Amino acid sequence: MKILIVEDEHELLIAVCNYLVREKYICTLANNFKKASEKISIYEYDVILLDITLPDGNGIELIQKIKKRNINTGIIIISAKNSLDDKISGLDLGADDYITKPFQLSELNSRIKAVLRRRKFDGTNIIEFNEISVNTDSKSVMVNNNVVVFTKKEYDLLLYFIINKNRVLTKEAIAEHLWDDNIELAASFDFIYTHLNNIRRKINAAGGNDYIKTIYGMGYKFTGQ
Amino acid sequence: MKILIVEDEHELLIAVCNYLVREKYICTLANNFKKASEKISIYEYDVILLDITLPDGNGIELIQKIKKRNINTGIIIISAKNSLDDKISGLDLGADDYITKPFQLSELNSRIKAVLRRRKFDGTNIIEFNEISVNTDSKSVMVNNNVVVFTKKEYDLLLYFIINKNRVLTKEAIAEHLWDDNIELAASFDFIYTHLNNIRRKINAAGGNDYIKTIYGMGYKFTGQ
DNA sequence: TAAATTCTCAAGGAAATCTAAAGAAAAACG
DNA sequence: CGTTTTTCTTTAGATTTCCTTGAGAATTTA
Repeated sequence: MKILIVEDEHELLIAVCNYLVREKYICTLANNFKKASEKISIYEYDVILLDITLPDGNGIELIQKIKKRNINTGIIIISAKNSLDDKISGLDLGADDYITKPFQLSELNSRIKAVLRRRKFDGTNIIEFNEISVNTDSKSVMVNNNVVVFTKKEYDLLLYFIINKNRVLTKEAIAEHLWDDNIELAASFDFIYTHLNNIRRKINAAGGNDYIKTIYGMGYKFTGQ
Repeated sequence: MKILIVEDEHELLIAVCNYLVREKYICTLANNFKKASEKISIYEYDVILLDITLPDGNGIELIQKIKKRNINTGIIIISAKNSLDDKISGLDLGADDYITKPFQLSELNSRIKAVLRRRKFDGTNIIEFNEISVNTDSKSVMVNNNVVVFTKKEYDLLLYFIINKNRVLTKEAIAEHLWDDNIELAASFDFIYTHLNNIRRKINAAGGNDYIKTIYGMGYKFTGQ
C-alpha cells in the first residue's frame, strides 16, 4: 500500500512517516503544494494524507486534481484545530475522512485502514450503510431508494455519523466538528437536537430505520442494529 | 479532572500547578522520575504533563509504563527547545501532544482541553477480561457474548474496575474518580452501593461470574478468581 | 430588495437515570 | 453470643438529559 503524506510541519511529517513505515506502508513525502502536485500527477497512491494549509497553495485544489484524474485514491485530511471550513469543504469535495491535529498515530492508522476497506469495494464516491447511500459528489442521499433532501447542516451531520458509524459521538464532539471552535462558549448544545430531530424525521418518512440511537448520558450512535 | 505534572524545574512546576488549580483541575506534582513512576503505578490521571528530561531517568520510559497499564490517559510532553528527538519519539510512543518551553499557560490549557476531547476517540479500543469485553468506541459491553446495557455511571464504574483489575479500590478512590468535582462534600459514599449492585446484577443475569469482590473494610477488587 | 430557506435559541414536557434513605443482611470484634 | 460496624438491597423522589415545537435571526436565492 502506497501513501503520500502532504504536510509542511517537518517534525510531524517525519513522525508520521516513521510510524507508517513501521506499519509496512510505502511512504512518499511532500512538504509543500508544488511537490505534492507533482507527485499526484505522476504517481498513483492508495491513500493521501493531506494537510490543507500549505505555505504555497491550498490543499483543496489538490483534492480536485485527484478527483479529476479519477483515481481510486483515499483522501484523509489533516486539519488544524480551528480550520472548520477546511474539514467541511474537504468532505464536500470528496475526501473520505479527516483527522484533527494533534492526533494519535494509532488513530490515524485505524482511519487509514477504514478508508482502504471502503475503497476496496467501490471506486465511486458513494458511501453506503444499509438502506442509506450518500453520494458525496452530488451530495445527495438515498433512503430506501427514495431521494431525501437534506439541508447542508443536516447533510454534514449525517455524513459525520455515517463515517463514524457504531461509534458513540458526544454532543461536544459533534459540535466541535460541525461548528467552529468558539462553540465552547455556548452554554449548551441544545440546537443539535433540532438538527437531529430533522434528520430522524426525514429518514423515517422515507421508510428508513431509526439509525441514530440515543445513548443516554453519553451521546449518539449511528448503527444498523 | 486529574492532572499529574512531572517537571524538575521547581518554579515552572509551581507556576503550572497554580494556574491549573485555578482552572479547576486537581493537580499532583512530581519533580523527578522516581516520584512520577510511583504516582503512575498507583493512581490514574486524566492527563499527564511530562518533561522528558529528568535528573534521574528518561521520561520516555514513563510513557511506556502508562501505555502498558492500558489506561486512557492523555500525555502532553513538555520539551526543551530544540530537543527534536524527544518530540518525535514521544509522539511515536503514543504521546498526544507536545509543547515547547517556554510556553504560555493559556496555550497549555487549550492543549489540555484538546487532548481531553480527543482522548475519547483513540482507535478501536476493545478491552477484554475473561468473558467480559468492552468496546470503548461504541461504549458497549459484552458478557458471555451477550450484549449488556449499562447506564453511563455503571459503564464508567465498570471500566474503572476493569482497567484497575486485581487492585483494591476504596470507596473514596471510586468516588473521587467518578465524581471528581467537590465530592468531598458528600457525607458518605453509600450511593456507590447502588451502582455496584446494578453492575453485579446485570453481569450475573448475562451469565458472568462475580467479578467484583468485596474486600471487607477495604474496598472492592475486580478479579477473575 | 424581497422572498424563501435554513439555522439558532428557548421553553415545556417527557423519559431515563441518579441519589438518598432506611431496613435487612453479613462480617468483625470483644 | 451480643454488639458494632460495614455492606447490601430496595424504592421513591430529585435531578439530569433528551425531545419537540415554534418563533425570530441569519443566510441564501430570486
